[in-house]
Amino acid sequence: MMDKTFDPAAVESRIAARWEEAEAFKAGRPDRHGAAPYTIVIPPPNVTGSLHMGHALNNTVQDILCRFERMRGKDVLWQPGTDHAGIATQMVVERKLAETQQPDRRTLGREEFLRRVWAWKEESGGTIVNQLKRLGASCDWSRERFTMDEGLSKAVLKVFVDLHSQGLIYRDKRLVNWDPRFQTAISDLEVLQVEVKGHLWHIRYPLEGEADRFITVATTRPETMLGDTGIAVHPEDERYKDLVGKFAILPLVGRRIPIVADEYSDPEKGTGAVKITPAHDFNDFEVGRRHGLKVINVLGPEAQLALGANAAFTDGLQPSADLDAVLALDGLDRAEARKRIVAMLEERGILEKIEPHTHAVPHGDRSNVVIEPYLTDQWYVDVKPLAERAMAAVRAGETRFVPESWEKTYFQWMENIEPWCVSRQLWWGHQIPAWFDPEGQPFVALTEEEARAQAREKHGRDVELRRDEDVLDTWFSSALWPFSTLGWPDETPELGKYYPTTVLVTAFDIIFFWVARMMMMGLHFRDEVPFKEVYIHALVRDEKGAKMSKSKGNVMDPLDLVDQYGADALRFTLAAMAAQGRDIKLSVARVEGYRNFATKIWNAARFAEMNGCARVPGFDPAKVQGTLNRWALTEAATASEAITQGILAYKFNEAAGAAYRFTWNVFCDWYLELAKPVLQGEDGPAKDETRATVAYLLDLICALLHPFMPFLTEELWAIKGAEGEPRANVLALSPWPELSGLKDAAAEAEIGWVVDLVSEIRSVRSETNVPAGAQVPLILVSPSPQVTERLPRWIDTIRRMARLSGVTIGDAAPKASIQVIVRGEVAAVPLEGVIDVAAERARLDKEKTKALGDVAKIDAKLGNADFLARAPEEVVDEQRERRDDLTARIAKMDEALTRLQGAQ
RNA sequence: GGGCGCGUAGCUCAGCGGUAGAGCACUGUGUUGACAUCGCAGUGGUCACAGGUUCGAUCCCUGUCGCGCCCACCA
Repeated sequence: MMDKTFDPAAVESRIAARWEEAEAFKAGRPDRHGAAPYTIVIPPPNVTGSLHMGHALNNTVQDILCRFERMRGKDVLWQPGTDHAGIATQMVVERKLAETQQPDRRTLGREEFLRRVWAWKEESGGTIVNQLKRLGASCDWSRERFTMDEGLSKAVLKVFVDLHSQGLIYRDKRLVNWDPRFQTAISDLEVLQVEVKGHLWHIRYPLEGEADRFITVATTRPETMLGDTGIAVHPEDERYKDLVGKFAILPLVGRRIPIVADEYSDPEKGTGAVKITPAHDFNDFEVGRRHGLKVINVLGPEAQLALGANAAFTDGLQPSADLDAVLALDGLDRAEARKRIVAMLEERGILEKIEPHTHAVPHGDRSNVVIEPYLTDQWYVDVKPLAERAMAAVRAGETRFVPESWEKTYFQWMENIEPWCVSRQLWWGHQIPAWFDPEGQPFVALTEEEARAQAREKHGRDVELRRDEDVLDTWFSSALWPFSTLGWPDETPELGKYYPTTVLVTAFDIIFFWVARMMMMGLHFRDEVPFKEVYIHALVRDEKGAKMSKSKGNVMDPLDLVDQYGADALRFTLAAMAAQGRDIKLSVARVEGYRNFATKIWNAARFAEMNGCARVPGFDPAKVQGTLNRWALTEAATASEAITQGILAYKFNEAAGAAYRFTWNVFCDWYLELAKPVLQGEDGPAKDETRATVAYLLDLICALLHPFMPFLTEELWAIKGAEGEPRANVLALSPWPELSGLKDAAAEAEIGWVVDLVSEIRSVRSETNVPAGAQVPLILVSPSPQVTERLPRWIDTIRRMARLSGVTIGDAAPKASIQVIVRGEVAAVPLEGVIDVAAERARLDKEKTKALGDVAKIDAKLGNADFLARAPEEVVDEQRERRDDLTARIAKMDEALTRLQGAQ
């Protein structure tokens, strides 16, 4: 005997164990020999992370696809794994060290620190994987990978060495985005522009040799003026034309700096004269390069003033009191330095004005501190040629974006792609396979021995080599994920079979970080796109539409929802809300609603159990005779097509909606109700067939819903399996329903009439305040032969469902009666004092008014010659038909109203 | 500055060139043996606004207003 409700907490772990035991999710199962492969690589979550709502959606979608295709007989590989997430993980461990009063990273030293990170990974690395399992993710867990696994690390080194030997990786000294908190370079993508309310300081720079003449520059960063090596004005700017070629004297410092003409200067901005600080601004760097300006770095790695031992800064300067005061600021943090310098300028009366100014300031996406453009040596990938190929592949349709509009985003970024800075001054990550000789010349090789050999070749002797301490950007290894997880660089059977992968499922926020880079690397190293389709799903946002994030404190924990409502309810909610092109604002009420849906299914199964609806081996739906059963199968066929098409088109909301409506509104609300008289009546062939059909349809519902609600359906599958012959398989490996040849129009006409009739009577009873318990008679007025023929079959059901004392046939409606019109036929309920005449009159009036309005609209159309001439014939016919129906209804309502005149 | 998207029922959202839908909420009602995490019935919408295209526009186009996001920009 089944429990009254489905208890997810009790069932989920048991079901998960069953799948594991059956090795249901293993790729390359013997029963899939020769089957078409279907591959998805998981977007690897941070190894030390925990599941958030975005993961829940992302993995629900992947799981729906994988379970669906697995049931459709494919050899499915859902490749799981985790990412080492360089900065994020290193940050977490450093914070932990600080919290527990342990020595910091530098005190511990690289080796010991890395030991601690690995320990932390061992300790917490399983968390997110277990959370994914709780969600029901049907990954092939036996193939789990980690981006710093031996195999994946091997792939990373090979890619680096190969790209280097192909000239696509090079070392360059230029400005990078420097994160002063982590003291590492980061890529353009890791920089977020944040609107900040700041100031615009207008500073007078005296002209050389001309007393009392000056040029005013405006800046948002006065502290960087110490590194100024020029001033730029627009060549066409009349105001400054005569100054071009002259020199200004940098206040406080005394450096002689040239005034140059450069298009970069915008006469509209600031004063039209812009100070040039090549070491601390990307644009200035370019301007400086064009005009041969010096590059003077005045900041250290922590964004503190670094002037003391800085020969470039003091070079050529005359000692002065001002200069001494500036040098006394050495070591100050940039914010403090700004205050002090502004104060000094003010004291000297050369600060012309200060304006409030809002502008975008770059921040590190993880550190959230202001990023400094900083001059360092870093490794770069020349991504331009790789991007060309990656764009061509999408243009050629080798990879298709769903929804298609994301292609635009992809192209826009790819077309403007800049060299990718891949080195990070961190410890946690893949250490770069480069060794430097004493001159600082790098030798890139897979092993130190090879690097040593290269050095020997160059120098003619052995030289001391020092390995590059830097590690690679985390996304460098992620970019290889679709093939590195399959064993590359070895030519494994898996690589041959499962690459290119079928579809990548991800959110749009990592199209650049990840999708684009996988495309580039995949094409370059495998000569094939890494995935044939990219399904970009929504972002799960908070109620205000903001991205959920820990720092904002607006997160909903998917595991809380799983605990409370079950994984199936959460999954179904996400699927039902995953319409394309729109973000999801999740509501708990919705999850609750789908938990109720799970209960509903459960109880339908319980009903089946109570009524002996056991599976019949060899049941063939095509051989079913009963009209009601044939109708249910017709509806099932329609629903299963809609579900299949929905999933295939990545329209999960449509698929989920079709499954929901069929299960609840068709199967439960009508089919089971209509079947009750048979199921609870005398034994016989009709009852046997109905029982078998109920059992069959329940199995069907389980199968159709399994991709969305795997736990509930698998549990029911097992329970129903225990009734008849044991099942050969878990539901997860059972075939996806393909129903054909089951649609029966005659059954639809008959059952549709019953459904409409019962609905109408119910509606009318309710509106005219007939007491719910009252049994009233129904008279079918001059029914058609078809209805007369059907009636005996349905009379009991109609009586029961519409609460009628009896159903009879008559020539005319009684004088005072409620009247309904169903599929063109009239049925009447005599008043007999049970109904509220005024209410019935109101009801008829209301309905008639609406009908008249509809007719008027249709008449307007039909009276329009253009409509008749230009609209498609079937549309015109449809309108005429509707008009006929409506006028017939109105006539019948008029009759009914007339009859009511005589009533009490 | 460049780009993308969104304004549909009280709320969260589907939909769409030809009768405007769901879930939740709300109102009335019901416990007759699957289910009150339920049944039955109902209330509720100038589909942001203004033009245009069209026989016909919530849907397509243009503009306006409002909202969100991405990219670029430390004058």
